Amino acid sequence: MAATLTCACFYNSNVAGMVSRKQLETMKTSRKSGLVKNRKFCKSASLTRNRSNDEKGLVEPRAVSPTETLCNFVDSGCMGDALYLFEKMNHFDSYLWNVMIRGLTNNGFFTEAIQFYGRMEYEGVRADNFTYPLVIKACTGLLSLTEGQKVHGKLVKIGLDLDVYVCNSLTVMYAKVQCIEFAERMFCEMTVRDLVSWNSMINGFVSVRDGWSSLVCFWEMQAQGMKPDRFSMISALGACSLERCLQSGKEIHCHVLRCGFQVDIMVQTSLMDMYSKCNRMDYAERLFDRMFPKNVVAWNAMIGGYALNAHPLHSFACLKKMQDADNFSPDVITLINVLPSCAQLQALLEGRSIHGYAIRKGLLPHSILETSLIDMYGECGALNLSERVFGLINGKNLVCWNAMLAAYVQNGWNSEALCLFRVIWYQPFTPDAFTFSSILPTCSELASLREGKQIHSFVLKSELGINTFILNSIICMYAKCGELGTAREVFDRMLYKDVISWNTIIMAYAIHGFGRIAVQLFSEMKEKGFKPNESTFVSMLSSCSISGMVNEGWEYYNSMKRDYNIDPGIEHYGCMIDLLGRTSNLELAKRFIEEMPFLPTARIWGSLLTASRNTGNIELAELAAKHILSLEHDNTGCYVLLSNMYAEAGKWQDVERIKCLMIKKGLQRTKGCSLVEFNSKTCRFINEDRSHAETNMIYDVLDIITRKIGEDIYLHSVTKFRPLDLGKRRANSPQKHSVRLAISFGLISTTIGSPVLVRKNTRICNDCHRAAKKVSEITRREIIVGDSKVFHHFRDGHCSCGDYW
DNA sequence: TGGATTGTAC
Repeated sequence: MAATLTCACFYNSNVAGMVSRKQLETMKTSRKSGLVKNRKFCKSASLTRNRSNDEKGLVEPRAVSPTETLCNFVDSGCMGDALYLFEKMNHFDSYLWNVMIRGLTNNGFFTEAIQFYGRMEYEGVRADNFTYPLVIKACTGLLSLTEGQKVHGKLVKIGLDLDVYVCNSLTVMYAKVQCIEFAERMFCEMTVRDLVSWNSMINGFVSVRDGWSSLVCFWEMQAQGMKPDRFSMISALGACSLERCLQSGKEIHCHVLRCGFQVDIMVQTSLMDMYSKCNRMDYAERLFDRMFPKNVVAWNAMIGGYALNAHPLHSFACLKKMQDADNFSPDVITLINVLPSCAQLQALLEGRSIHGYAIRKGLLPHSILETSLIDMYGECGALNLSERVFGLINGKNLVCWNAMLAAYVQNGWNSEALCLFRVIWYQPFTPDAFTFSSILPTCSELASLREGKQIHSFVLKSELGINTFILNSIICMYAKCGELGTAREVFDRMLYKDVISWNTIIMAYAIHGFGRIAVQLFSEMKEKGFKPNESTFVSMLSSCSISGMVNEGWEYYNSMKRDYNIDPGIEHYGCMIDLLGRTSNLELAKRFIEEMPFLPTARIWGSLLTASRNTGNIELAELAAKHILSLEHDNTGCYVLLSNMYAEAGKWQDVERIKCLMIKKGLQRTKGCSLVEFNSKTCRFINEDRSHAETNMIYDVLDIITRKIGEDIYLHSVTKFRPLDLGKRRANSPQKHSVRLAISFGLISTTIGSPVLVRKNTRICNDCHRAAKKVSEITRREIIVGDSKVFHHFRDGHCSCGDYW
């Protein structure tokens, strides 16, 4: 038969638009290896079945027509056999061609289906109203707008573009290739709309992730007297899931019950999915428990739901139960759904086991699974594994690139992220909102305002120029790069602000120490009808803490529950401890920690440590440090801060002890560096740096500044420090700290009178903070230093942080 | 003669 098949195909290889021998072989191999989507199990065809009965002499052999046999082959997915038979038959009737195109399309051979249609036309068989919906379905499967439009053009020419089946197929095709405007036009211009037309449009909006339009369409359909069916319900529930709209979801659930669709397993799984996306796992569980029998989709929905709702252990338990109780093997979707749980638990071992399972079961390559693996490895800090998976992906799509980019950014691999972003830039697809939102924080981390501005200008020129999600990231980027004014400008010009926009701009003013403006913005936000959320109060409490507005801070803290029914979370407690630290009421701060309804985190103890340092309370600092190190044994910052406190108190033995501990644990102080932008380039300085081209001039300026302020530093320090000890013990002189070199360079490289902006990767030290205040006074220049925590605006000898940071 | 379009989990 193989020989005949080859001959048949070879014979046809001279015909334009036919299925070639090679393609046919691919079909057979694909079927074998399970590569083809929607593959049906290849049951024994009726020819064989009849022969067998005949041989046994049990049943009178029934004559089966070739047409019937062809249909049987197609229905069983045996496309090779179907094609062989087709070539043997007289195929002047469009019916047989339609059967073949249907078979090819339904078995995932979209290109071949379109080619078959081409051959049909070439051989002079007229494609009819049954052919076109199938051909359009093949174009949809290929996600090919070009092929789809070619067919559409032909339909207009032959006048079949009014057929309701054809129009429905075109609506679906346009929506699936993300051309929703074309889909809408198709739908609106239809003279007759049936239930499938409405369903296609409802689901079309879901395809482009526009849940609200889908729901509007769903209600409109009913207003026009069309009764929704299970397809309508499933799509509308998908829309609720997209918009996380529990209210509409519940309404549709009522509809489902009224219409008796609750027994439909697909409707049930759609309901479960909707409830889990709306964060109501309790409802999803109730439906799931009542479902019998359960299928893999239902199990997957639950596993994914638990992961989405941050219940990773439940997700694992559900996976185990699915295998034990129902004897289902995990499929690709199961793995995709459970991987975020591994990430949440930082369970690298489990993540790797899942990866191994996917390889063993032949589930890879699969672009979505590979993307999920990149995410998981990235969140577990195993970037080398993320890179390995990424490197092996064939035909990387934008989502894969975004996942790798996010993995770099999450792990602080900022330079790598920026390099990858530049590669994405030259790919044949356009970066999307996720790409920009991932890369923008990197610009602020690297103090690369130039890069950030370039991205901003690209966004403005593109259709993303009004995208709230990206503009929020841009506001944050400008604020963290020190350009608070530009951040405000972007905020003011935004067409669609959301609560995150307000939280971001309030936080921007907070980190720059402009608490009063943050308060004004908070009132404005409420006046404009935005409801403050948990994050708003993190911004407000941070703002009060940084700007030293203690009473206001208490007022906001108390109003959270009283006026907005928001329970303070651990973040809010952290801000309050910072605030209490300002009042030097350390006992109260300590009691606050003891009485809060959460287990204190290292961040909480860190706030107490900072407060202890500012009041010189070594005993309390030691207690806080002990707690921090029990939670994060490698917290370098904690060691450094404690060591500095010992040094300031002249406890040199303790300084040595901390130093030894750090060596023993293999920890190193973060190397401090300061950055200044000059001529769109970032100049980097380390302590005692002499690498800059203008180094002589920088040191000349530094000498003048040091002479002018030098005595003041030690006059101030004399009671606290012991200059003799300092001279002996401090290896690097604070006078040559990176931040001062950067300030000196900033002073000579910028226009007289303009502010000098310096970014620093670690907290500014007390000496440099005092020096910067003096420099701002004697040079009459504003000096802005953004350190790892806040922005210090030094003006006329004062700092915006009120000397507490 | 017959046949076609819409659907759950990523």
